[in-house]
Formats: sequence, structure tokens, C-alpha cells
Amino acid sequence: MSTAPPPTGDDLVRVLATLANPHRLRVVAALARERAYVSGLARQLGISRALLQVHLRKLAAAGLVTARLELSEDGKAMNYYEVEPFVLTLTPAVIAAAVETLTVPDSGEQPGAQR
Amino acid sequence: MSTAPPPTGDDLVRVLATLANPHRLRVVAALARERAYVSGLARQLGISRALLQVHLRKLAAAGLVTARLELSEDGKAMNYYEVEPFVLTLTPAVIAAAVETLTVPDSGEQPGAQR
DNA sequence: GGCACCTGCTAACTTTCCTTGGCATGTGCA
DNA sequence: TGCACATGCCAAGGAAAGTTAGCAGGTGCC
Repeated sequence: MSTAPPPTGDDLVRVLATLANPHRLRVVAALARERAYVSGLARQLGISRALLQVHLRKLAAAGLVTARLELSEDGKAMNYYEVEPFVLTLTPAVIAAAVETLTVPDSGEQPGAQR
Repeated sequence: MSTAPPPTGDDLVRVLATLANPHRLRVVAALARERAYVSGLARQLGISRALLQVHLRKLAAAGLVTARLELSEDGKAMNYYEVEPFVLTLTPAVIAAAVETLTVPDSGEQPGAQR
């Protein structure tokens, strides 16, 4: 078994599209140091909570971060996010393998089908 | 030294944004098997030349493919593309390092500056 | 000359993403 | 009760990306 799981074509696109954003990269970088809750992270990054929440949602949808709701000592509900220890190696060969499992949204054809 | 060169934050975003597209992934996959010229590749992928050209341009801008203009035996000018043997490993730590060199278009602050 | 192949560009439309602002809810504490 | 903190959602405008269609140029061959 390798350190990198075989990515589905669609998964690969989703993960790449998710990471292809400066804000989301900063979020991952910040969470790589230590987990944080939404409001605190928003202050730390200097962006609005609404914006951060959208990015966190995408990161979570791609499986790159996870959320855990906790109660602070003073009873506040805090939603702590932490980064998932992913390892993704990108090479032409990996991409060629992933393309085999690519869903085609355009014409809805199946993998291996000829046009 | 690792197999992957240290990516700049901006470079990383550019490469990720470039690869986060089904068509461009297919192009890379096709070129990974063998190099091809524009028209032939367009037919092979079932997309228009104009569309392919835009994607090829982005891939070349990100340094993932290279173009070489050649003359076929019958004198036709053929623009052959081939994939660059890139190796990019993506982990939270790599991202954290790349973020340090991220250009901030929003407020234009310098790397290392505190807020 | 006309057809078939190759190359490139640009304008314009459509779709998607990004971002902001506002609103609603709940808690603890002075 | 009012303030400060936490959570979330939704609507709307602006910016960027994707896609198509059309035009123009070049060569070889029947």
C-alpha cells in the first residue's frame, strides 16, 4: 500500500479545485499548526466569518478538514476544525490513471465509451 | 532534497487551478501516453480546437506541458505538445510552507507581516 | 482552382465562483 | 436587560472561468 490512496477522477478534480484558492490554502496552513474554531480563525486570517464558512464547507466537502462541535468551559458552542493528514502525489501517470474514472458531465457518457 | 521542488504559494495556486479541470486532466493523460499535435488531440478528445487551445495554453503557462513546432514530412506545420514530468506532493505541511510565500492581492501586504 | 489539412486569434455568451451584508439563534456575564 | 461572544443561513452583486462561433493564414495534392 502506498501513502497515497488511488484518487477517483472526480475526487481529484474536487480536491484540486478546492485547494486552488489562496484563502483555502491559508485555512489549511493555519489548521496544520493547530485546530481552531470559526470565529477565531476568521479573526486570525482577517476575513469575514461568512466567507470563511463557505471555504471551510468546501474544504470539508473535499475531505481535507473535519469539524467537531465542542462546548467551551463557559458553555459557548465552539465548532473546532482540524486538518486531515492527507498525502496526495501528483504526476502525469497518476493523472492518467484518475482520468479513467472521470465522470463526463457534458454528454453523460460512460468511461471507455467512444464518441 | 526531495523529488518535489518547493512550490511558491502563487505557483501552487496556479498549478492547482490549472489541473482542477476535467478537460485539462484528459489532456495531460493523453500527452502522458504520447505527444500529440493540436488538431489530432482535439479529435482524440472530442473537443473543438479552440477549446483545446485555451486549455493547452493554461497548461503551458503552468509549466505542465511544453510545445514544439515541427514540420511534418509533407510540409505541414504541426505544433506538438508533450507533458512535463512533474512530481508534486501535496500535504498540509507542504501547503503551510507554500502559504508563507503567498502574494496577497487583497491588501497587498508583504510575507511575514503581522496583522 | 478547389479541397483537405494544419495553425492561430478574437468577440461574445454562459456559467460558475467569490464576496459581502444582513438576519436569526443561543450562551454567559455585569 | 443589554452587551459580547459563539453559531448558522440566504440573497444579491461582481469577478473570473469556460465555451462557442467565426475569421484569417499557410501548405500539399487531385
